[in-house]
Amino acid sequence: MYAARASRTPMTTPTVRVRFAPSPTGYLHVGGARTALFNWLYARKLGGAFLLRIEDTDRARSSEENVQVILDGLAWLGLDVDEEIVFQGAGIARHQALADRLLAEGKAYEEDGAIRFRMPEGEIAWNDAVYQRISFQGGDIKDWVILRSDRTPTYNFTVVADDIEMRITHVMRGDDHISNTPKQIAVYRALGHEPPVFAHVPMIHGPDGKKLSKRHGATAVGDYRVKGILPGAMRNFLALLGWNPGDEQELFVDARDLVEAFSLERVQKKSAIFDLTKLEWLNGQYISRTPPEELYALVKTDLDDRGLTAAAVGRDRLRRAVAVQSERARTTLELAERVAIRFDASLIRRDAKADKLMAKDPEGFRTALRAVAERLSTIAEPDWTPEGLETELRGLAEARSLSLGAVFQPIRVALTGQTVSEPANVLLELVGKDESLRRIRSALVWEPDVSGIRGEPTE
RNA sequence: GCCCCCAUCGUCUAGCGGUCAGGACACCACUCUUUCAAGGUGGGGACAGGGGUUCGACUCCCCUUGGGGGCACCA
Repeated sequence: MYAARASRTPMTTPTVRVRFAPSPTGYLHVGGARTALFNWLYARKLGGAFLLRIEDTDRARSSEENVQVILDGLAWLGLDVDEEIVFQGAGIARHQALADRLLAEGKAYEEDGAIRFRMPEGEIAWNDAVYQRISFQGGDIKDWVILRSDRTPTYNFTVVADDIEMRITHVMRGDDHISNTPKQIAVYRALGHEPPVFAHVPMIHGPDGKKLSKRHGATAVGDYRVKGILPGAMRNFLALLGWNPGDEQELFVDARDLVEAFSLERVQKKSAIFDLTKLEWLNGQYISRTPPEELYALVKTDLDDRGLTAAAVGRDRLRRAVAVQSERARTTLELAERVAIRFDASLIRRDAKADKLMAKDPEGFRTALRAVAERLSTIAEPDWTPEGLETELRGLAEARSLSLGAVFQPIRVALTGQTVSEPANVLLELVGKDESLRRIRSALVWEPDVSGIRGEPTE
């Protein structure tokens, strides 16, 4: 199965060497990231090496910054690379020499100044680690250029040359490369090398079933980072796209558990559709499992940008606000927004559910808020605590024979513009007495916007 | 057009000849609760179609249909 190599001690299993080989296009596509993840998981599982090769033969697109984007993306996901990064462009002289050798051996021929590879007749098949046996007829594939007339090598040729050079044992890549594989196998043979194990992993598609691309919206790993997705959640989600552990475990907070569970045998053949909703659910799971201290660190920059520094708001208050949102936010961005609203009334935007609640009974809404304002204004600052507030508000509800919801829900809406929040008494305490009363009074004159909530549910 | 691959709830998937076709997300109820969220319980929801093989097919084979990918002096 494997090429025998002089440097290796006979009779031992060769060390697994895999690689991720992106071209530096300026962003790391989630499909690429998933391929990288599978390679990494496989290498870690087998104690092999995970290598990175930058396919930078397209000079125009290759810049230092573009390479950096890939490195940042991999690092963010926690995929550490084992050896020096290989730049494909550095091997051109070697690629040329190899092409010349095939030319001299009659395995390739010159045409219009380019060197064209002579495809052998007959079946070219391999045992794919994911798809099992795949077979092509060499005769169906036309001879193809390996060295252009300007003597630059082409993709299918350099891949083979470099994978040989890097002693890659397993080539794991998107299944869009399946039809390149017979060409590459033919080159391995022409060069006198045994092909590696191929493992083609299914692609990731957009909601319309087509290859995930920019018109689907966010396709770069960096986009999700900006959206407030945690790297662990992203890694977890990507792992589950086209692979499953065989049992019902879905949450792999510790990457080591993922490594442990991973196997090529359980990689799917069918392409998977990227489901943002599930990613966000997973992310919410990760957020609610993240200690408040870490969470605060994650949203600190965002809060600072809004002027909500520890100095301005109070370190303790800020942290409590973060902690209390952790189980209600699905992204760190959403979490930061929720926190910010509590300290900056100008950020309040009534959502559809809030309008719906108001529209259902506008008078009841106002009456409740008036009563709440009246009652709360009598509370002395020292009693403005979650416990004190709860007692007062329960008392109020009882005195007015209102349900607790009829009292607490309007408070949520008045203070945040939303129907979802921490317990209302905790919210009041966090926002503070003066500010809470101010927000309640301005909510008294709100007119519900019913334009969007006619008939069927909105959203 | 030619070549290759794929096909279970809306989505991610389990299933590897005999299952009430299981789980997760989403959705809907109910429950818990300060009519939030989270949690808990329950519900609706799938084997693309047709032929075979077999005592018996989601599972194996063939065809059809549908979907995807590839056919460059791009990568």
